[in-house]
Amino acid sequence: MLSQKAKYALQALAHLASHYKDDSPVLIGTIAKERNIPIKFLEAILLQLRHENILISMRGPGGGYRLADNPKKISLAKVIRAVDGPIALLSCVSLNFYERCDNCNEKTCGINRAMAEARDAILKVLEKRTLNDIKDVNASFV
Amino acid sequence: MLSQKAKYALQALAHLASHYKDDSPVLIGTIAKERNIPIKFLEAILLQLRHENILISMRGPGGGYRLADNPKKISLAKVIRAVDGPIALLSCVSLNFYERCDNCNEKTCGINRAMAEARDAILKVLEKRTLNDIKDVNASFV
DNA sequence: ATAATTGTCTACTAATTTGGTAGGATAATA
DNA sequence: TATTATCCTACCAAATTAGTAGACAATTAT
Repeated sequence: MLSQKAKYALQALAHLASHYKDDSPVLIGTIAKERNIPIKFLEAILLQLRHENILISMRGPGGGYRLADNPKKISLAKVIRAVDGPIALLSCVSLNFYERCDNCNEKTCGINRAMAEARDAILKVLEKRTLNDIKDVNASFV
Repeated sequence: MLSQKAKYALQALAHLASHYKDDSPVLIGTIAKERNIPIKFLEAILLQLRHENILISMRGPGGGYRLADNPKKISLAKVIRAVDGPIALLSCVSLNFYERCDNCNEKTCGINRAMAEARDAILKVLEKRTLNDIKDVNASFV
């Protein structure tokens, strides 16, 4: 399941995606207010998204956040990874957070095969779906 | 990611699946020793799997645990659900642990659609793959 | 009967993660 | 230089996860 943090991140990004055409950045406070997200928590989340190059920030008066790219180019997989980490069910099949098992021949391991297949299946969806697909979402999903 | 508990559960079940033909049940202690799982923790896990009708137990001398069904009939999805709960990324698309969002029209919600698609994709794999596919696994995967 | 064996169950505890807060530092603008 | 914002470090509380302890109940063998 997605963490609360990931849900907030997706909501904030949905908001920014729906304002992508506007030329002025959006304040943390504005997003927090409109989406009912604790402001200091959102602050930390947006900062993290900036470090992952999903967002661009500007400080001082007239500052705020904007998407680093076209909403159509930012996949849900990228967002989820940036906030929650691995999408795979086991580290030994994770593309971005790989860890090797002890005493395991991955070529012949049945768990490895099944979980790699599961990872491919879910990634095929989450890499195709982008912020553009969720930009009209208003609900605070569970 | 799967919890440690789910990994232990899969290891224990892999062990039982590989001994499915034997007519005598397997002791908790035997599984714990062979798979290097803390015995009291494994005890709780196997009990949970019994409550979910994945295992059958017998007490007293000569007792132990055995699979409730043919390994080919027990899907990884069933095991993971029994131990870790929902497989879906959001409650609002969970088949077995569904929860409705406030102020959301699921028919038109972009997040709902994307996450339902992701759930279908991963379930297609995890419901097809069974204990029979992992019965030869020995490694303590990560 | 009763002793030995083996799972059942309740109740803890420790460690980690999650969700969230406080407040000053730093940068940009006016 | 005052104001507006994000940046960053350091916390804190609650929940979850991982694991332990020990009495209890059922079954079998003697």
